[in-house]
Amino acid sequence: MALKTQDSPIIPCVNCPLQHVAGLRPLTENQIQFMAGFKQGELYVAKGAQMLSQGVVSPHLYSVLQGVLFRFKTMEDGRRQIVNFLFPGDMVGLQGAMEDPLQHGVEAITEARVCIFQRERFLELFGTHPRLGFDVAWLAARQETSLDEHLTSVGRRTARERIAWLALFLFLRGRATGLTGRTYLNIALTQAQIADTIGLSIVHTNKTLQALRKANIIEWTADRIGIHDLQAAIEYAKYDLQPESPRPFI
Amino acid sequence: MALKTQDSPIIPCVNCPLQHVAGLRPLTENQIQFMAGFKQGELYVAKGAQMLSQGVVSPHLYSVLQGVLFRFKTMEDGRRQIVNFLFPGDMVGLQGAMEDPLQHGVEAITEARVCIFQRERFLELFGTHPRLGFDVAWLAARQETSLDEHLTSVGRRTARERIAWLALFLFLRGRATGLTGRTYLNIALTQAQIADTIGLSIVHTNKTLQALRKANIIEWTADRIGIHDLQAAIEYAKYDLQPESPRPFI
DNA sequence: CGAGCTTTTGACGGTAGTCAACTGCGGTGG
DNA sequence: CCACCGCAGTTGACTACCGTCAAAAGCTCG
Repeated sequence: MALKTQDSPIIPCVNCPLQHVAGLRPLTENQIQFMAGFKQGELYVAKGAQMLSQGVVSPHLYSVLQGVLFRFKTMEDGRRQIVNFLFPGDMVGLQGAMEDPLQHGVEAITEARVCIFQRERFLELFGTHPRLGFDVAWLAARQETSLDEHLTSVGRRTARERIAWLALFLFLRGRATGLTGRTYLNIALTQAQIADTIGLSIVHTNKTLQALRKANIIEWTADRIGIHDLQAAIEYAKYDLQPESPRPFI
Repeated sequence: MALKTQDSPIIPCVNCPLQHVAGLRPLTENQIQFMAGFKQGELYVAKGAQMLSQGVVSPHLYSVLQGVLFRFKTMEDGRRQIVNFLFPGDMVGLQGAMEDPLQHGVEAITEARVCIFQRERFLELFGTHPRLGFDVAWLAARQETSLDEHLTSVGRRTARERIAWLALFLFLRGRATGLTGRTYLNIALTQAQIADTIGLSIVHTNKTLQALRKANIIEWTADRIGIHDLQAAIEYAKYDLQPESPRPFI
């Protein structure tokens, strides 16, 4: 896959690579035309860079064109919780887009590229392209079900289940957006990030990861997630696999 | 407040009581007219009754007219996680409304009353009333930030903080929808429900509740939540208080 | 080659889960 | 009318999972 680098030119919507991702529902000609006018620019985000900060009022709305990012909240005393991961096609800053300050930060796990849209023209989108508006609501609802699962994972799964669950979640989400290969998803999460996602301490995350490795359930190294027996992993994690209709994207 | 009972007639949208709730942004004449046609009926849900079950494909879309409900997920082995609470004006089944089977159940905490809308006419709403479509997206986004907070609570707060946090959350949410009085919110949560919300065992929930009672932080009895010193409780729970613009409702 | 980060390890303590039994309460039926 | 049942709440004992602390090892980068 030819990755765009920091210096590559802005991708016109007409050539949007997301149009050809198997897990995403392509836009119509008409919709692409509109999006081309709606799109204000593009933002390159370096791996590990923070794209948005908690508390700021963002004048923009974004969607992920390339790469993987995560949303996180930090408490005043420094405790951090990663709440969600953003894959290609996901919207960023919808919450903040409704005039209130952003209640979470956004950071890139991989090198990433996001489209920038104008917030003040957002209502217009609903007026002139109801289907796109519907899709926005659809995406928001989908994020919500994703959070539901994350929450039950943190609230009700054991440490091992949680880690296996997270590996599967990322793996499958990557597969739906064309990032996951046959058995591997190339993504570099630190153990601190894993810990902050599933609500464990770093030390215990480390020990649990080792146990999972020994048990041959998942192969999670510094730079990739490997799952050799998908079915076994799903059962181990008690992953709630669901038939997904292809996602829309903006 | 005059509560409607099971036998009271269906409330026409023109007289929608939510129009006068301080925390909600009233609909315009025009919007009410549309909603009146969009509304298909009303559903009375007895206290403790399950309104929707996990796994079903719901042909409808709902919004809460009166009462408080919660959404929950259950794992195959019975572990349960309450993911969200639904107060007047909240939408129910948005996730499921997008064609996929519902991934959570919905149960009423109090006697409740919900409006029933037709799912197949949902897209039409976006076409003819963009502002309402926008509001749907807004509500979904808001639910998401609510889940964000819930997730950081379960993932990163101590048991005491979690319970105090939940009390505050319900208390304030009730206040925004006119349910909370000066110092009390009349709502009957069992300790099992509290436990399933914050990811603790029942026993430990019980002991933590007692500790909080002794410490005089919150007064949480079988049928109501009392908070005497709001500021103190907020600090204790490390509650992330945010100025909220009035919610739209559908 | 050293600074700084991530990962790893071991020891220890505390928070939270499990088990089991008992209390209290409202509802039901004999 | 009251015994009995079932459910919610409570208690204590024991266990184990997980967090904290501290230190070392491995890596990457300047």
